[in-house]
Formats: sequence, C-alpha cells, structure tokens
Amino acid sequence: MTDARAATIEDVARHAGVSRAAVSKVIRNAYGVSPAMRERVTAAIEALDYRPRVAARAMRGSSFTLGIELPHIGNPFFTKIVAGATAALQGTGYQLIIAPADVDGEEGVRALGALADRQVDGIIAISPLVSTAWLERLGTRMPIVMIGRHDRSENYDTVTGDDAEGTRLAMAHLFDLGHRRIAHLTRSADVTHPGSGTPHAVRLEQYLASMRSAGLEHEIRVIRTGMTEDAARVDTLAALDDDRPTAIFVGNDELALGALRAVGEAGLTPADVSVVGYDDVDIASHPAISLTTIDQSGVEMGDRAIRLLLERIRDGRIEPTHFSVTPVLKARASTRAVRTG
Amino acid sequence: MTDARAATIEDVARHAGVSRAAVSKVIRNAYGVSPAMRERVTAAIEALDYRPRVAARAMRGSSFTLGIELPHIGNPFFTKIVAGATAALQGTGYQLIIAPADVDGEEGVRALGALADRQVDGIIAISPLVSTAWLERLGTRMPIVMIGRHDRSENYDTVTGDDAEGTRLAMAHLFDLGHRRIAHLTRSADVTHPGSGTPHAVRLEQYLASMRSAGLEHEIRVIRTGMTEDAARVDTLAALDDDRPTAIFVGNDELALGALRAVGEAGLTPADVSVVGYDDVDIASHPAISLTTIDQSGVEMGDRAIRLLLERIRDGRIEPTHFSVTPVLKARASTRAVRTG
DNA sequence: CTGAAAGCGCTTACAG
DNA sequence: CTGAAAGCGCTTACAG
Repeated sequence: MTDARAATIEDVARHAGVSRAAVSKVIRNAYGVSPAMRERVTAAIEALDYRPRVAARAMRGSSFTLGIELPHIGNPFFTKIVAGATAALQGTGYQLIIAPADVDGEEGVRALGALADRQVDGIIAISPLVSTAWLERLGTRMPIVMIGRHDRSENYDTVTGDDAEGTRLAMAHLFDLGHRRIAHLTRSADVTHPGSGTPHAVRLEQYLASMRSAGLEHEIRVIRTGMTEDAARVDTLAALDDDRPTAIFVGNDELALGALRAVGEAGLTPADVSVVGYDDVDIASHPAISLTTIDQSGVEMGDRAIRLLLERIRDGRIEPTHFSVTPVLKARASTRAVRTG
Repeated sequence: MTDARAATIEDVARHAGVSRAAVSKVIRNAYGVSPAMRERVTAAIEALDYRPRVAARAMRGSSFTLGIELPHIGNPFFTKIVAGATAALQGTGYQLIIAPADVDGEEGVRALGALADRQVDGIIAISPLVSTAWLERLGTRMPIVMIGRHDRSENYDTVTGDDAEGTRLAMAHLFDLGHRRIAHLTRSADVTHPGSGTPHAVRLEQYLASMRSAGLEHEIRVIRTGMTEDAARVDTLAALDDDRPTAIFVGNDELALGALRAVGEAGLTPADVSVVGYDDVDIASHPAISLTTIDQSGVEMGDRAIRLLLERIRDGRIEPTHFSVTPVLKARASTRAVRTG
C-alpha cells in the first residue's frame, strides 16, 4: 500500500532495532556480526523487501557491476563473447551491463566512457577503436580486459585469438585447393591500420605475407567494405568483375555471409568463387550456408575475460596477463577446389 | 601525471573559482547562469577533463541511463530491437545498458531487479517471464515499456506485434499451398501458458484456432522445444516420423533455423516439409536459407520503446500507451506447395 | 560484537 | 545571477 518509496538501509536498521552499520555488515557478509543480529537483520530485510541501491554503494565501495563495450551488436560473434561472459558470472554476485556502440566507429570512446562514468568495477573492451594511450589511462583507474587487439600494456589484460595463425590456416586451405587468385575482403583502412594490432589489421598483414611467400604478389587484391553484411554484399558484387578472384578470404563471418550472398546474386556458386570467413558463428555451420571459417571460440574468450577481471578485482592481481586462444580451421562447402581450365 | 583520482565537481569549482552549485547548473544546462560564469566553468571542465559521476547524480536526480532486459542475447531478433533502441537514443544524452538474462528462464527477474537497483531512469522489458503484478509494482517506481506480451496495465506501456494476425497470415499461406498436416513448433508450456499474453502463447492459440476453423482439428500437432536453435533441431528431428507433417509453423526464426537444419539432416527438403518462421531476422532473407516468415520490425519496436520511455521521463506522461506493429508475410523458398500424391 | 559519525560526489531548495 | 548548506543511501574507519 504505502509503497511510495523503497526501503533504505535506515528503514531496515530501524525495523531490526540496530544500527545502519550493522545492516551494512550483514549485507556485505562482513566479519563481526553475532548470529542473533544477523538473523534479526535478515528478517527485516525480508520483511521490507529491501535491496541496496547500487548507486549509493558505488559512492563508497564497489558497484558489483562489470561493463562490456560492444562495437556492433548485430555481429553474432560478439554475442558469443557476451554469452560466455554471462555464464562465467553466474553466482559471483556481479552483474554484467552491455554498452552498445552500434552507431558508428567513433562511438567506442563514448561507450567506454559511459561505463567508466557508471563506476563499473571492471570493463571488457572488444577491439575498441581507441588509442593504446587512452585505454592505458583508463586502465590506471579500473581493471580492464581488452579482447581482440594485439597491442599490450602494463595496465590491462588481453584476450586474443592468434589471428596470424588463423589466417595462415585459411590461406593454406585455399592454396591446397589450388587457388591462386585470392582476394581479401576487409574493413576500411582505419580499422586495418598497419601495426594497430586489430584483428583485421593482423589478418590483412598475414594475407599479404601468405600471398607473397607463395609467389603470388601480383594476385594480391584487397577489397574494402563496411561493418555490415549488406555492405559486404554490395562491395563483393562490385568486385566480381571480368577479372574476378577464384576465392575470397573475408575478415569475419558476418561479412563473409554478405560475400556469399553476392556470389549467389551474381549467378555464381562457391564452385566459381570460394569464400572463407573468420569466427565460426552459429549460422556458419548451417548446411544451407556451410561456410568454411576459422573458429576462435568467442564463448571461451568471454569466459576468460570475466575470470581475468575478477582476479584483478577480488584477488588484487596487478601484473598484466595475456591470454590467447588457438584458432581452428572449419572446412565446409563454401570452399571448393579451383576449376582447372 | 598526478592522475591519482579523477576530477570531481569540487575540483572544477575551485579551478573556476565558483561554487559547486554553479558547476552543477552549467552541467545540467539549468537556468540562471551568466555567460561569463558558463565560460569559466566550461573551461575548467575542459582543463580538468571532468566527467560527472553517474552514481552521485543518481542519488539525487537521474542516472540518464535506460535499461533493457534481454531474455536471450543469442536471438538476432532481440538484437534488432536493441539496434533500434540504440539509434533512437542518439543525441538524447541518455545511455542504454543491457542486462542479459541468458542463463535460464528465471533470470528475467534478476536482470530486471539488477536494472532497478542501478537506478536506471526507465526500463524496456522484452517478454519478461514475470507476473503482471510484479511488473506493475515495478511500474509504480519507474517508467517501463514492455515489448512483446499482450497483457496491459495502467502502470506501464506496451509495444507489441499483432501476433494473432501474423499467425493468421502464416497459416493462410500454408493453407493456400495446399497444406493440411501442419504442426506447430513452440517453446515449453511455461512460456505458452494460455492467457499469459506472451507472443508464443498468442501464436499457439491462433494456430489452434486456424486449424479448427479450417476443419483440421484432427491434424493439430504441437511440438515443444527449448530456447535455442539446437534444441529446435533435435526436437524437430524427433518429430519427422512416419506420420510427419507436410509443414511446420515455428514460433520464431531462431527455432525455425533449427527446424530447417533438421529437415536437411533427415534427408528432406522444404518440398517435403515446409517451414515458416516468425520475426524476419536478417539471415532469413539469405538466398541459401530463404526462410518464409513474418516480419514484425524489431528495429521499429526498439525505436518506439525508447520514445515512449522518454515521453514518460521528460514530458511527464502518465497515461499508459499501447503501440502495435503490423506483421507482414515474407513468402520465400522454405514453403512449397504440398505434394499431391 | 556494536554503533555514532564522517564522507563519497553530486543536486536541490533556499537565501542573498 | 551566485553560493552555503542539507541531504540522497550507502561504507568505512574508529571508539566503545
């Protein structure tokens, strides 16, 4: 009835006939509380349906909230990372909040800043488009795990896939199938800046290296596109010209789905143009899609990122840790032996 | 250098030689600030790289944060809702945080509670598995928009698809193709409880009604499954027995993809067993998938939910509003005319 | 083991 | 237009 405002710690203390400090201790499971007091307080909490305000707690202690910055919520690979993180958080008392940075590339700073402003106890940043210096500064303020990028720092942990190795696997697979004219479809130049350490940068560099060491420098062809499947479809379609490649190594699965769509729309099949993706999102294994790709276990990445964060928060770890997952080739029907003619 | 702790409003006030109240007014763009003072404060904010702590603001005013509860982050339809919401938030000064409830059905309460504990200024709840009474109580405390469920309340807004109409479109399409033996693949009984108003409940009821009014009561077959594509694959496979249906109307696209996979694994094609989904997720239109489905515009739902929330927060609207999007049939290759034999 | 008091960083009336 | 003071709901030393 008199539901006007939710109970506060003051209400609970009064109801139980104890001090606010005592209630606080019970809530936090702190030492120095008699069983009798614990019982009375617990009963009062129950009776008043009391829940501590996170904002008030955050002012003095911690917010029991971990934040994850998502560059593009439409990408199912990121979704797998979040699923892994969510599962790892079960029973820890911490809550995950996601800050989507969907709109454009510059939004990463905003999303990360928004998490910091909310006093989260730690942040997972997925291949954020911010400078190492910026992230390092944030890392002095709170625990950070960066997923994806290969640049390291004393101030934050990293969880990465071995993108060079993954790319080598993909290229070797195509070479084995007899392909020589292999194009690479990747994001715009600002995401693949050499030395930036982004997954896309590393994959591009290794693509170039693999082509060169196979003596195929003259066959190198880099196609640029945006962040979405549809952008990839449009840009692939434009690249299926007279001089078209026999295979395309694509920077990630979401873009590879667009490339596959383009191949179909051009009246071709994987027998004409093979497509390899990267990530192994769920739909890649669907028989109708059957996309050859590199599995880099997003679930494990999310799980690991949470563990690293909790180590810093609860165990007080300071030294940076760098964890790497091993990529695995998933050969499927979207890659075929090159036509001999 | 002395980056020990981030600047507070006190630091800014001192730097600018004004009171904290003055800084607060400038931040909030409140009335009664001379241009000169505004300029000095702005300069000080810039110089100190000051950002107000959200937790502190939330204690007195608002958190400028909106929360969205996601039942299952793996479902790309929910992802579209989030994308619509994110876009609608651009330039409003509000930030969206997502609370995933991925783990199991009961997690909805936890996720919603977590958002409430964080003093968000408003909440979007996607078909939450909580009672109307529970949600109503929450609605007295903060603005709420519920997406999906058809139950209404004086205390919150709703954004729904016309699930009965969408189901009618799907069933009419199958009838037109000559199907009679049409099964319905849906979630477990606790999600389709009659009268609960969940989308799955409404779709199930309309499936039954459509079958009955077509004189096909004896062909009714309801197959139950879990929340994931893989669960749907397994349960569909089990249903492709000697007495198998010629068509399956599936509760949503994610499950329909699993059903499609099962059809393939059973050595059949849509020419043997047609499949209709619901939602029109992106991959449904991929030529290799080509899933017939009902488009209910998740992006528009997310956009609308944000607008309704902001109306309550900023304009002080009190009367509940109910918004419905109109479903559209997307007929594709996963539905074929029934074989005459 | 228990509690009174200070303080976290803001906003909000209220004086001036 | 400007500022001093109270207060939001917690946690944290510090006494007792």
